[in-house]
Amino acid sequence: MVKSVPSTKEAYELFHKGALALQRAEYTGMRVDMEYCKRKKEELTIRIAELEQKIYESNFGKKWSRSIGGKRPNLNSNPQLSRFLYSILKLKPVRFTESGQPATDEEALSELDIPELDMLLEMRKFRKIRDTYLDAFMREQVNGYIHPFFNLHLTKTFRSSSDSPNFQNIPKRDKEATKICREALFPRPGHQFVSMDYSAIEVKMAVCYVEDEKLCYDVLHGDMHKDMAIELYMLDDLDKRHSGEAVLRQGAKNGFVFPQFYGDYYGNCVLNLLKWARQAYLKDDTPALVHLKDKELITLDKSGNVKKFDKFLEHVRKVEDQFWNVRYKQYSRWKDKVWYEYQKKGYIEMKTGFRCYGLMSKKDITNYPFQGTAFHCLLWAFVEIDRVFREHKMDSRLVSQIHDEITADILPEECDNAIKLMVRIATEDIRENWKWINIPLTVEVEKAEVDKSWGERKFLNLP
DNA sequence: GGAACTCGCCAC
DNA sequence: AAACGTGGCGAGTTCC
Repeated sequence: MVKSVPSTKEAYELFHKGALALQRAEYTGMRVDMEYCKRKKEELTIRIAELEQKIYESNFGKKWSRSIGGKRPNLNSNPQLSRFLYSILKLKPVRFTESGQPATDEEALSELDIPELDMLLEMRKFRKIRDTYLDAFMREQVNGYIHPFFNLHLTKTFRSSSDSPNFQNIPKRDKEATKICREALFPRPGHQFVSMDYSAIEVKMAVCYVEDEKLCYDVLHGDMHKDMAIELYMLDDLDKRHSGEAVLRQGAKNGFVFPQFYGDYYGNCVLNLLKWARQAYLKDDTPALVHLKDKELITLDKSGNVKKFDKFLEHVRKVEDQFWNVRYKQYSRWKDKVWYEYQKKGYIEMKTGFRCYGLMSKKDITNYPFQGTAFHCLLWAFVEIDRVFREHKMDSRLVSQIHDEITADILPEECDNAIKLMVRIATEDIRENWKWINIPLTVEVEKAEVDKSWGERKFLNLP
């Protein structure tokens, strides 16, 4: 049990003021288009039923039914699905869950290459949208507005959480899910949404703690994801404007750099890297997997699938070693230092004055400070923006916060001024308040048109 | 009939 | 030797 407390007056005050500012955002809330939700739910229900029907009528569905004594299979029951796939059909599970059961998640099912399972996955997606998001909006709305809670007392890291409904996990990556969910939410009539998010704030916090020259340089001037893609995939160079090579950079970023910073190891990373490589190709149209074969890192079978990758595994191990012991060696020393100090004192302390006590792993110790402190920057800006909006008697309001992002419901006449204030507070004023921020903070701003939903924000180029 | 659990999946 | 940080929540299942 990790027990955490604000240990300084300043830390206490941040959360005290933060709770009040967040409460005002909760009070304002977001408008829900109830008719839209109803309509979308009906559409989804039909699409789910169609998919269900197709699966029931297929040979796959009939076999499944026979295996449970002729009953209708429950397509939402993973234990039932698992018994059918892995005990009856004797398929080989690609992965096991934490508790040792064969996995039935998206990755495992799509690997089996059965059309009915792809339908089942699509059903799952539609159900998720309908039952987790649209239902929650309709259930939680009061007079047409949802008022999500933003909690400051629940996380180990001094981040926030949200519930009723959780406003911090609304789809943003899957295009269809994003559109359906976010187009249900609107600002107050005659207003427009503006949102502002910090760029790479967690790694910038790492720079503030660690004082690693190479990391600082990379964050400000370099491109570590490109560098790592070149090393990991053994490229001569990488052009991130080229769509095929951009995928390799993404692969290095999401398959190696981020997991490494969270504490993952090369054995998992190598699998991530291969997954990304499957859909990537080089400028001369060589598929990335063929390129890796040419470099003698992997071997391929006749259909072009990866057969052996032990050389690649060894290569990624070396890159990992280089990454921590050469490239970011000061970062590694910092980790050792805080680990030692935690063992001596029994707690860790953040720059913002919050302390985490209790049993923690080395990975925890070296992640919590960045995660917590990054959020504290956001919360400080949130408090200030809220204060200034009220001080200027503006009609604009803050309405939500997602760890490194703030969303505001803005009166159009106030829009330009509001954006100026928000950006200034988040990037300049904050550095006056916290002198230990030794690296420039930058934000990206998005703005929707008046009366447009949360799904229709457009990127705004700052002057 | 509800509590506690697992699994899967959404966000940062 | 093992190996990914922080949350919330819905559905199904099991246990009491």
